[in-house]
Amino acid sequence: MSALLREYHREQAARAKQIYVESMISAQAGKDWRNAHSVARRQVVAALRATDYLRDIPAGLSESGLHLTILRHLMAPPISQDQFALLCADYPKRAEITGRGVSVAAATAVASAFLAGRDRVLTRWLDGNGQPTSNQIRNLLRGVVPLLSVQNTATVRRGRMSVEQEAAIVALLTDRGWTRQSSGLISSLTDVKPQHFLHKARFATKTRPQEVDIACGLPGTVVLAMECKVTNDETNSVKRINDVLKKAAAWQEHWGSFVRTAALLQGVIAFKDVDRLLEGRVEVFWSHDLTSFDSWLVEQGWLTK
DNA sequence: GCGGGCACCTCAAATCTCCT
DNA sequence: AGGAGATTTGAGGTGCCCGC
Repeated sequence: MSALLREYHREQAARAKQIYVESMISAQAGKDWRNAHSVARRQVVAALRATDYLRDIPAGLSESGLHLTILRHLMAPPISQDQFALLCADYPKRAEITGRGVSVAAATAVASAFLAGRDRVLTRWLDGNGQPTSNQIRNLLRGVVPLLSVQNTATVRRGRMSVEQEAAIVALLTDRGWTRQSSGLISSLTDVKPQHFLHKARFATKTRPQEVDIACGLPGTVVLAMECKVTNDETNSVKRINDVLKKAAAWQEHWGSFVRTAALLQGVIAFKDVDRLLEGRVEVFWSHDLTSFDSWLVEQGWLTK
């Protein structure tokens, strides 16, 4: 491993971190957070309306499974989908995801689990038979809206970052005249045609196939297996890099030198982890400098012949 | 005794599989 | 065919163990 290359990647790791840090306080970040609040607020209001202020939960749930999210966050303490399933065996997780209406039986089961574990301060009016006061509604909104917002912004951000990272690579390859193949199982290297690529395919190893983010057909039936990784703190970059090294080893063992492995990195990554990739003979590229990936492809013999 | 590295935990979404 | 549950994947969070 050349010292020069190491230093190049040390600089790129610093640059990637700088880009992330700047994004943390961007106008977009602030807007996402505010937007999450107004979405969450509407969601809570809709759930209160549909359930007659939680006094007829089955009625609300039969209308839409989306209200389940609000019920979970009104537990004391709030709990995840999988945790709620422990309390209520009939909890219809799928209905919460899709928004479909819930069957009467499931809705009744959810209602009794909710009533047993609800936050008694935020839902005090349920102790009697009346409707909530406007103060009680305001308190409930103040308590529960931020919880939903935190959860939602984190989820949206995770998904968005990895989707954008992979989309950028797909766009670059397409621009350069590569053809996208339909994704499935790669059980032979000839499955990946020269100057073709697959997005999210399963790639065989000696044991069970491992998912590869991008597989590119290089000259000489060589396949480039690229993993796309976003990580935003140094603690976890350890794990993401371990994931890559594990797959790289599995493919290496099965295909030998006919598989080259690469990692496309973005965000906050400890340099020591980048170094481990280099030591493991994994090609390292950066989302903020895709031109170096472009040049690398040319070096491998494309576009020149 | 303490700090970095790592194993293990949690969440949510996507995909797979099996059943009706 | 389509739906429900199971499994896989990818991300962040936490705590503790071992070496210095």
